[in-house]
Amino acid sequence: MARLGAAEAVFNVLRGEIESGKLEVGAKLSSEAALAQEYGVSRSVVREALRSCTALGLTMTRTGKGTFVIANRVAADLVLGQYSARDLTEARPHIEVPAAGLAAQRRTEEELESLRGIVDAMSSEDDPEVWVTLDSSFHAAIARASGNRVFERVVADIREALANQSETLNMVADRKIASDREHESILHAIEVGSSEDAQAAMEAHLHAVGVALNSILNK
Amino acid sequence: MARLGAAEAVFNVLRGEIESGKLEVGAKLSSEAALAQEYGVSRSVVREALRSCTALGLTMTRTGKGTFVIANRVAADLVLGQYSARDLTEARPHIEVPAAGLAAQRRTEEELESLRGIVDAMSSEDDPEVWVTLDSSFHAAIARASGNRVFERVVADIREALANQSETLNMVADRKIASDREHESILHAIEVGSSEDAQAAMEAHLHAVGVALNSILNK
DNA sequence: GCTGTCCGGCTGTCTGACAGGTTCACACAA
DNA sequence: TTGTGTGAACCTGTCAGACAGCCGGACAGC
Repeated sequence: MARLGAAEAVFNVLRGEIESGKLEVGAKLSSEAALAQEYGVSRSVVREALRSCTALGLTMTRTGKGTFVIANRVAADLVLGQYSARDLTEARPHIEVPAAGLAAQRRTEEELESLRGIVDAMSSEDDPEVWVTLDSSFHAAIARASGNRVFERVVADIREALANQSETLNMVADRKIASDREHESILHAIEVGSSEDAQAAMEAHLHAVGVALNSILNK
Repeated sequence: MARLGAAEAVFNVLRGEIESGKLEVGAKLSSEAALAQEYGVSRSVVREALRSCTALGLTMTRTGKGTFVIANRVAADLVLGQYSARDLTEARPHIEVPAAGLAAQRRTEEELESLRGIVDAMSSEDDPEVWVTLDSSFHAAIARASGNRVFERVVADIREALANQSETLNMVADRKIASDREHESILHAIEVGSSEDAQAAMEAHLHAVGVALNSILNK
């Protein structure tokens, strides 16, 4: 292991506090001068550490105001870049369908409760923006329940990229009723541990969503 | 667009030169003092810009020696982190099999030639290390030929993560003959445009590789 | 209540300095 | 001739201090 420079060390501490959630998204960090004093280093070192955090998309610095946490993990966009809606909708089923199948086999009771909570919250949610966030959480929770970290990560990245496309929001209002029902089927299959049903339900759901999205994109 | 600070501007220039290939991997950057003079800024600014590059995994700085380019794109590890061999081998088929199917439908003549070149080079290659690199290129080329950038990206990331696992190299010597034959089948299916055959051949190949890997891991 | 001004805090950048790592040439000894 | 070691030159890592410009709030005047 390379001997850590001071700047590297401060960066690691800050990154740890951000990724662990000790520093929440939106939180304002102490001023550079205060951090310098706190860690017993010069302001240059603190600035370089903050520059690293900013490069990773974890923080944002605004002149005269301070540095703020804007994400608690390294942004997928950094690596994934921009994908077309066509590529994303084409790829999604191949990841999320098997993930749903594995989730049906491997989900724990806690994960099941979490999924149930999300589905219930969605059905009684009217604000489209909140609903979209919950929808993201639902798919992410299934990927997590698959027990495969690759699926978990790729699903998160794909959904993040999709969320950045403005068309998504326009679609959800129309699809809400149907989606609620489809989510319920997926959850039920995972609950009873039927891998085949979970895959079929997820496939049907993604297919329906893909059709709806395409009809908007081709308009 | 936020007005660019000087450090941000220098960082953008450096990142551009690295990602465009103008600065090749392995190249040594000018010293901080030289860069400062070149861009008309202070050394602090240059150091912050370099710190950003380093945070993204593009460069590495060694005390007393200088700063070197170590990658021409943002490293996947940055986001993907560490995955277990089990997770990787479980996820691979779900990505690479459909990618092979799409490649059979969409590949261009150039992509086909490229694939043929890689397969030929592999069959007459004895050095395991070189062979592994070519193997990576083969799978990456198929993902590229799928015409779906999500598959292309995810395959690259998965293979990069796999390449970091030392077991991989131990396996290839034994699998070389069989793999050569399997690669040939995949290529043939893509050549004649049979999506089903390409998927089946890729599935058989990954299954065989997965079995071989597991037998090593469980030893 | 509204407005304009001022002040304190913060970031952005610059300068100059010194410690410590790295390399290489050159003089000196075996 | 060969080997050694020693110092100079160059590099990064860090520090302290300084100043300009941005920002938000306090405050006086209208």
